[in-house]
Amino acid sequence: MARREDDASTAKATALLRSAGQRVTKPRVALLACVIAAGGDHLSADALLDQVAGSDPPIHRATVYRTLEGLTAAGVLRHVHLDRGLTAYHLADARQLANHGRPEHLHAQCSQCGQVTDLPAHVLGDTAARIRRVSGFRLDASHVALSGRCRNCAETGAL
Amino acid sequence: MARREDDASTAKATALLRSAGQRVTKPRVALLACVIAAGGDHLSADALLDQVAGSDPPIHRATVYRTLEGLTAAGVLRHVHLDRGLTAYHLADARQLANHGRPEHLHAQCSQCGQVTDLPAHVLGDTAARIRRVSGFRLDASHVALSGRCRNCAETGAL
DNA sequence: ATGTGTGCAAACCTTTTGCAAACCA
DNA sequence: TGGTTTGCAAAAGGTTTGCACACAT
Repeated sequence: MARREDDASTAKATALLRSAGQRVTKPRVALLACVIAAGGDHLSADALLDQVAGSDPPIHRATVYRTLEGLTAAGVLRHVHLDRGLTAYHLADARQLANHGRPEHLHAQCSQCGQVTDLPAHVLGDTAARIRRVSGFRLDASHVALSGRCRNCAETGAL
Repeated sequence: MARREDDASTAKATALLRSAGQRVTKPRVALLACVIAAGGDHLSADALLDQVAGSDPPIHRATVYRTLEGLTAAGVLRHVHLDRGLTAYHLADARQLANHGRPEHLHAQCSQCGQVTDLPAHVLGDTAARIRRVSGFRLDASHVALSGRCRNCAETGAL
């Protein structure tokens, strides 16, 4: 299942870079292809570093961070801040599709197992409006993952 | 306004440590006094490190971290995870009082200026229940600060 | 050709750890 | 006394930066 998917992801990555007016370089294509191949998963810089570890020529750590930052600034990627200061990246488009076209969706990370779950934005109800009314604070709920325990960890029962 | 308040905070800190069955040592008293003197503010380990920098004998970095962790485990302090992996501490009791007796309250951090605002738990409405119904995820909203822009930064307008 | 992207190495920042000495109960 | 705390130093983990070279356009 590897070769064909990788090729397809690579092609998509190249097209995406071009359509975003970004330069097409090996590191960028490789990284973006990984993100695309990951589907809806949230990849940390570290995870991406692992995934492109076999690339030839090798892709340096600094390049990974700079590329992710650049593609985020370009609107190609989005990022979420997770526990412990980690940052996870995903395709800006793909996420919107996965969320039925809504531009925003939330992330919930289990404080026990670290797994990240997507949530539809509507679970917040009128929260943003209430917060704004109470304090003037404009909530950006998708920027930082909500914390809690996933179903599995909660049911397994261990602290 | 320093001396008298410091003395009062030191006395409270000592009492608090005793009533929590914790050992009373200089570093612990000094740190706890800082947290008490801060009132409702959220202090990062780094900020506390600065505040006790003049102590004699000097309090080491590692001691600050271990003390904060220990007092949190003992229920004397609470902590919130902020942006960039920073952790902020506050008195467990004081926060509850500041929140009209509610055991939980939320934190909202401005992604621009970094300021942390407290929010009453009720702004979430039925969010926790909806999230649980949708995904089984048990929300712990007070453990990680919500992200957004504070009124001041939003009105000032700069990105 | 030109300016952007990359590799490398080193620094950064916050937090953690191992160990021996100091200290509170 | 005896077990908890502390200081010190060093490392860990994730991310950022300065600089010269390489590459895409």
